[in-house]
Amino acid sequence: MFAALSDRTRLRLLNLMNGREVCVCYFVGILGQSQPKISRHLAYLRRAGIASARREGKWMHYRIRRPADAGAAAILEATLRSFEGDREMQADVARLSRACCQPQRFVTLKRAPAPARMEG
Amino acid sequence: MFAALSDRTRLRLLNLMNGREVCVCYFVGILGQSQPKISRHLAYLRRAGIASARREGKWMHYRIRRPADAGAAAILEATLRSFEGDREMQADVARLSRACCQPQRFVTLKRAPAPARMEG
DNA sequence: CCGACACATCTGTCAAAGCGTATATCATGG
DNA sequence: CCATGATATACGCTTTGACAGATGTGTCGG
Repeated sequence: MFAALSDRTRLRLLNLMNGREVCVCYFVGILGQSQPKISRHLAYLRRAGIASARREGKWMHYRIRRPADAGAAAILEATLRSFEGDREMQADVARLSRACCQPQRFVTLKRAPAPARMEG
Repeated sequence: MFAALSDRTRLRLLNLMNGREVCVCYFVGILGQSQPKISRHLAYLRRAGIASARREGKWMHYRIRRPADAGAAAILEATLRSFEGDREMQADVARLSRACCQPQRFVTLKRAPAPARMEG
């Protein structure tokens, strides 16, 4: 679990997924990194049990998956809370919010699905 | 920081240091691992800013050092709390408590200093 | 001073993980 | 079906970190 959290790119992905379900194409556009790199890190998070994926047509939506172990869940939540004091993390979320309303400015995709809010 | 926490041996060391200041010789005796290995992991924790060392004669005492960043401190505390549900971690602490009263049973050293309680 | 002891660091080896590039899979529209 | 778009995986390379074993550093007692 700590190994999964010990990479900046994966932390940024988790930050974007915090409270939302996000399409892979947004990750690529917002982090400005290659698609295989994003995909590999998402697969890492999935293998670690921290994220889960849902297919919707040709799009994959990722969300955070609370660990079964209570201790691990507490650590993950403390980690997510720590992002509140991180400028880059806040900027990422801001870009996601803007992309949600004006996707063409950030995403080259034709019609990417918008991120959806989730409960806790 | 997460890299520092992503190793079982280092987590066990942090667990033993939780609320105490501990001499290196106890780490070696209780974890049953080689002295260079213990020393390397302690140096790693020190470089990561999670632990600090104090020399007392020929003995080195290690303790947990709260990170300056509030978010990092919260993650570390959640991590330490998660050890309460871990059998091996509890067994380590139990061995430390016993070694504290009967050092000769676990430590080959002549007269190792006892671990000292610390405030928060 | 000089061993002996406690601890730290260096050496080489190996496995794990990061990256970019290329390619495979999967779903959709025509 | 077939081309295309969206995502996943494979490959080769490089870096990092874990380990064992050997050696260096610092302190104490005689």
